[in-house]
Parts: sequence; C-alpha cells; structure tokens
Amino acid sequence: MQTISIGELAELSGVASQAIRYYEKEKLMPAPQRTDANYRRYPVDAVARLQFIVHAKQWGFTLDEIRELLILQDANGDRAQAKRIAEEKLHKIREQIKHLSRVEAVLSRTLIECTGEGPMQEGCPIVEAIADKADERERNH
Amino acid sequence: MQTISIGELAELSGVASQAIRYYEKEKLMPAPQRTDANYRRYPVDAVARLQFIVHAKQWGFTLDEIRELLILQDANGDRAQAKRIAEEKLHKIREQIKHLSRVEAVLSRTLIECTGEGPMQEGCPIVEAIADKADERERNH
DNA sequence: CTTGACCTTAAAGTTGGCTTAAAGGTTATC
DNA sequence: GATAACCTTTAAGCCAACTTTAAGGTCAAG
Repeated sequence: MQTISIGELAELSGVASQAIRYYEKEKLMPAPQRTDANYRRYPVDAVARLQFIVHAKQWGFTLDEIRELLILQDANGDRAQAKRIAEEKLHKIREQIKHLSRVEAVLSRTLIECTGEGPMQEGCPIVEAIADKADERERNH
Repeated sequence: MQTISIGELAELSGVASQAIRYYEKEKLMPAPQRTDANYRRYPVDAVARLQFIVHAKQWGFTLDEIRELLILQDANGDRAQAKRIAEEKLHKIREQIKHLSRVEAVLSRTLIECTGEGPMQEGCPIVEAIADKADERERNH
C-alpha cells in the first residue's frame, strides 16, 4: 500500500501539517504508522478524510460535531445517530437564520429611513434603533 | 448630581462589574470620577450607555464596531459615518444569511432523504452530502 | 474591633481552532 | 560532509470578550 508523508498529505489536502497533527491530537485523524525515523506515513485515503473535515467545517460543523460523525463512520454506526446530529445542527442553523433575519430587517429598514445627513445628536435612526427597546424586537438570545 | 458605584451600575445594567472595568479599559465606557478611596462613581446615564452596548451586542455588533458608534455619538459626529458602519454590518449579516441558507437547504433536503435506518457504510446521505463536492454548492467563505 | 461585603489592580485562564516558535533529529542533494 | 528541506515534540501565542484568581484596601453593621 502506498503511503505519503505529512507534508505530501498537507499538499494534497490543503490542510497545514500542524493542523493535521492537531486533528490527530483531537482524535479527528487516526494516529498513522511511523517510519523507523518516527516519521508519519499516511494511507492515501487520509486525503479524503481530511477533505471531509474541511467540507464539514465549511458547512459550519464544529470539530466536536465532526468528530461525532467520524466516529459513527469509523464504527459503521447507526445511521439514526448521524441523522440526529444533523437534525440538531439544522435546528441551530435555523435559529441563527431567524436571529440574523430579524437583525437584517430592522437594520435595512433603519438604513432606508436614514438620510445620512446631519449630526448624531437627537435622533440618529441607527443609534435609536439599537438603543431603543431592542429586547422587544429581539427576545431570543 | 447623583452617582452610583460600580456594583450598583452592574446591578442596574445587568453587566458584571469586571465586564464594566473591561469596557473602560477598551474605551467603550469613559473613566468615571473616583472617590477619595479610589472607588469609581458613575453618573446615572452610564446605565443607558451600558444598555446601548448590550443591545448592540445582541444585534451582532462587535465591541470594535460598538466603539466606533459610541465615538461618533460622543463626538456628535457625522451621521453619514454611522450609516456607513451600519451598511457594512448589514452587508456582513446578509452574507451570513446567504451562507446559512445554503447550508440549511442542503441539510434539510438531505434529512428528508435520510430514513435514519441501516448502517453508515456505503451511502449514508448525510455523510455523502458533506463529503461530496461541497465546494461546488458552497463557493464563498 | 472584627466580620463580611464591597472596592482596587494586575495577571492568568477560558473557548475553538488553530499558528508560531523553539530546539532538535533525518534525509536528499551538491 | 555540509547545507537545506524535511520531520519530530512541546509550549506558547493568537482572536474576542470576557471570567477567575490573587492579593490586597475600604466601609457599614453589630
């Protein structure tokens, strides 16, 4: 079986060598074989595993969540658990979208009102929108 | 003029004393008067300023951005600058919403497909959605 | 006059996800 | 055989926005 060095793996995956060692410490990457000189040698499919990590990060999964998913894969575990993790993530994402959408709505409305003229004192709509009973519009979080 | 201690201010604003000292160090709160024993004494409207900070944080503004807004208010500065700060923030918020919406779309579609039955190996839709060319669907960020 | 609740400062710790540095061992090339 | 480009480990640093700890000084109550 062909193996590659950590530098080659870094090159192929686009993940820095030190980050790869960090993932090993954090149990996202399994500890690979070593040469006589104690150098890491990775199987080629380590590239796919790293890319899975990179992609999951782009999707907004944390390393903790990614580790959970990887453990399920490694253990050939129950798909229902993977579904649960994804459902929790989906819920969190929807909450974030809700929150941001409310902020977006008020902020864009405020910016339409705001001519951007005159001094700040007495009635800059932006400042007032923030200062004014923000908790009525924004109760969660 | 009536003044209050840092503990009273913390009580009234819901912001911990140490956080208030931190805001002072970070130039979000002005350094208040001191008693002979070197205790801080705040004017009552310090409560409103702290609440402005709290609200702005709830809106997703960072302390750096809040400092900018406060400086404008303190200097009675140009409203156009406040508008620019808010516009930049709005842009960032819209980018975040876009990103999250794409993730939400794929993840919810995936979860509908996924029965949650069977083992992980060969074709768990969740794992495949993450592993599969995630960068084609998700180019930004 | 002592207990305890408050206040002071500076410094270190927290979280997440790394990066950078320090101090060294190995391997490939000239 | 020397130089450079790898590799190794551990430890420290970074970001934001604090919190916690340490080691004190002050003040009101009993």
